[in-house]
Amino acid sequence: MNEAAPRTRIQKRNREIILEAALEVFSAEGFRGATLDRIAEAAGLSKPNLLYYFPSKEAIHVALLAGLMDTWLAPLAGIDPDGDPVEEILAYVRLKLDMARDYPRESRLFAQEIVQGAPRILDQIEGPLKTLVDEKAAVIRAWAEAGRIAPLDPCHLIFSIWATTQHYADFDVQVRGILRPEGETHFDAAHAFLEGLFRRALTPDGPAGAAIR
Amino acid sequence: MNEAAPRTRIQKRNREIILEAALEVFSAEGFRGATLDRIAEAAGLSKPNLLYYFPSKEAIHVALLAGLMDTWLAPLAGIDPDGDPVEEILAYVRLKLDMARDYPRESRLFAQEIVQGAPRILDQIEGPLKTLVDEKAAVIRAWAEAGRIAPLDPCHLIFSIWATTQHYADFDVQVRGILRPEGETHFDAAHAFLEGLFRRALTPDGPAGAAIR
DNA sequence: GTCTATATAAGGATAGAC
DNA sequence: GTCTATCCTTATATAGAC
Repeated sequence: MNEAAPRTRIQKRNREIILEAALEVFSAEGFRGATLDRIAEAAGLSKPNLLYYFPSKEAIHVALLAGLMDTWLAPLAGIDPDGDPVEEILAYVRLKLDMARDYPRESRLFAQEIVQGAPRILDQIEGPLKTLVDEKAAVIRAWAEAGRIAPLDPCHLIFSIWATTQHYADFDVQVRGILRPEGETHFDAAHAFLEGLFRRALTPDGPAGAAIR
Repeated sequence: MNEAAPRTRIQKRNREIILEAALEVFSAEGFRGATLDRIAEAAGLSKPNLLYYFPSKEAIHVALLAGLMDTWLAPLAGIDPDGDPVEEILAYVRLKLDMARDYPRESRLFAQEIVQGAPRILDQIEGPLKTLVDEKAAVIRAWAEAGRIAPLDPCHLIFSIWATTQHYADFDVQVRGILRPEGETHFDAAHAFLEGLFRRALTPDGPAGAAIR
């Protein structure tokens, strides 16, 4: 059985079921905390059956991370060099916060992998991710040099967007614990806050350079 | 042996050695990924000797988190209601980023605990932490209502400060992977970037309310 | 393809000598 | 207080029937 190219329909389907279950368990418990028992239970399959589709627990984890990487980076890749600079970046912030709200498990999965030193995706970070960030950082830097946004370090801007948006997924319990008894509306407040934060940061100063302070 | 009140000097010392080793291992591997073997090795003690000082692996983890909590929250507690609003908050940002640089293991320890749902410190979050945040949020809200800082949601401001500063500790490998081949200087750049980001966010608009946009 | 049963190893915790 | 030896549970992975 070629792991990368499942042949039958049922193989494809079962691999997807397993990866969905694995996402649920790995994101909640971390790699070591997750057990094949719990993944099998979540998938509705037997443990040996899991290992019929994937050679090992680690292989499931790697397949999961690899399969999600492109989706996870799509919003950044979507920044359009020909768009309006401020609106492009603010749209990116919005999209990332939407992803934190709609796909918190994916966020936590990556977060735990990276906090632990990214043992299984370090090459992805230093390869494709770095390439993409370099590319978009160049776009943002050009915007800054043209005076179309405030002069900001592009990489640290990207980091700050990742940090502030993913925070709502990764530290969800803490956010809820502090905001309680607010309901689910805190994502609306977060949207408004981050829009204000980054719009102020990005908007170039007025002609006199005295607009702020 | 009362765990909370070690009697002899050697007990105190060994408990500290164990907690230091535990911080090293738990922060790198997470609670489940860490093993008593590795903690014992890092502490230079035998595994049963660890369990002479602490009743269980979990007890070590709990003692570690509890012992670090106050230190971890000290910078927020230090925000002075009588100080200059913008400078107080910027000083807090600076202090938090210094802590991310100087105490990354503590940051990663808390990060992993919270990402996994804070099973062992949920009461700390909903109790003392929430109380402290509520208190400081009230201070910040008063500043905003007095027009001494821009009108921002205090809780989301605090979240954004936590997120952006702790990011440099928690996602250190990713930051380094992307910034490579920059050396250790990226914390200076981060300081400058975050000072700019939050100063712009906090500074109240001019009299006409037209300073920005 | 899927299961039951099981091999094998790792890891938390204890017994008991010193 | 500290160690060696060991117990026992949990967990990954495999064997082999169906």
